[in-house]
Amino acid sequence: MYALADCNNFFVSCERVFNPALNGRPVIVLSNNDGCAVSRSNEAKALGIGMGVPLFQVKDIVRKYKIAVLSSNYALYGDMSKRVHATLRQLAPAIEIYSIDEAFLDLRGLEHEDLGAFARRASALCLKNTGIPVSIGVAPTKTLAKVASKWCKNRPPMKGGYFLNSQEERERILRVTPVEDIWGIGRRFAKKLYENNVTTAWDFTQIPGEWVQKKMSITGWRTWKELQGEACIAFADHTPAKKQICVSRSFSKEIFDYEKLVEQVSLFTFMVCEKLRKQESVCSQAVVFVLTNRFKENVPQQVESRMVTFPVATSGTPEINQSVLRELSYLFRKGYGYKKAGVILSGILPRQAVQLHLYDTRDREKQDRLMQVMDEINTDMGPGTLSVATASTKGIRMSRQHLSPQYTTKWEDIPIVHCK
DNA sequence: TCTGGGGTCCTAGGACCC
DNA sequence: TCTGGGGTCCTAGGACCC
Repeated sequence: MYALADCNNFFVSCERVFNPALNGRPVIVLSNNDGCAVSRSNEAKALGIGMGVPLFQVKDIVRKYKIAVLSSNYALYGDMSKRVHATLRQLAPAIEIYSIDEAFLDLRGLEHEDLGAFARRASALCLKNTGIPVSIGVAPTKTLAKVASKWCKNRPPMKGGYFLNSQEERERILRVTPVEDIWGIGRRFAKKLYENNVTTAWDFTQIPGEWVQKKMSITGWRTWKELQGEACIAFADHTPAKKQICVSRSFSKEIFDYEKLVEQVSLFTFMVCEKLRKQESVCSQAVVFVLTNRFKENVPQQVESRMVTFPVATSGTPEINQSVLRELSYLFRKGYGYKKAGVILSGILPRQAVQLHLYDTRDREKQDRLMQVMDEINTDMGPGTLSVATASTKGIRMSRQHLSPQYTTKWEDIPIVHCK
């Protein structure tokens, strides 16, 4: 049996923990640059604020209903996420962190317990320990656990936990679950399924497996089998190393100036190399890409990337930075307004697996020592204390006009509580 | 005016090898 | 007219996730 724990309206819930005045009110949390609504309280959902809707398109509703609007505060959400995961970890033999607001639990060994009660107890404990409401579904497969978690999400009498235990329950719930709500079925396949008169999860389980395999590939077929109760998606006990690492951002305003663009892209490179070293890896390829503002018609558009390959896999910021900036110089065009840029590292290998190169002239040992010292200083004295000279020292050009304090991670932001 | 960021997996097709 | 067989690796594009 598997459990899926899913935090309700996670970003909004994090904000509410530290600002209880937000309870009972419609609240939304925005994406970077205060662009789109990416987390919504139930009240905001009820007012028709869709997932991912640009703020400017709903500003009338926001004003009319006095919706509380917040910029995203990832330092806060990341820290709260860790706390929820720490609570869950105590409850089961193994945990798989699936995303910032979701985790699977392997319930092996707990078969003889009342798993419905277990789920409700786990949910209550998360709420008590962290202040975050969590919906926990238990079922024989991951996909069904997802269904079960969604099932108890907006049904308060279920107390945040549900065990999808019998064939009858499975059929009853799948019959009222729209096919597009299934984990693994996105917009495209949902459309295709509707065209074939498949509208519910139950309908989907009733179509021939060969059809699914042919039209939706092996991944769709797994989902199909998982809904029948046959587990096909393995439990991932430990987080595997990333095969690709990316840092990219949209800018609050288009950048026309080459030097300004270099500062930003260089900062992205610095950040992405830090991530790479953190997972103790090296990379053999770097891609830099730039995008103009696709929403502005009548201005010249450019969506382009360039790749560089390293003969010896590396994680050295200066080395990667140098190559990335050289490629950027080939991409840059005067008169173009760049709205977004990013750096992707791929060809990722464990640090120990580096193949040396016969004609390598770089002192790799020295470079590694330098990076180690730089990382240590930045850990001790704060991010960005040491960087590369080409990188912006003023951070990323983003706007976050509704930012809440970093209640849990930044000393100056921790509110002072006056006791009577 | 304003439109997010970071990932994974699968498949088909091309380049190349002997 | 007829035009080998078997394989690997890489990439782009399409699908999905939160």
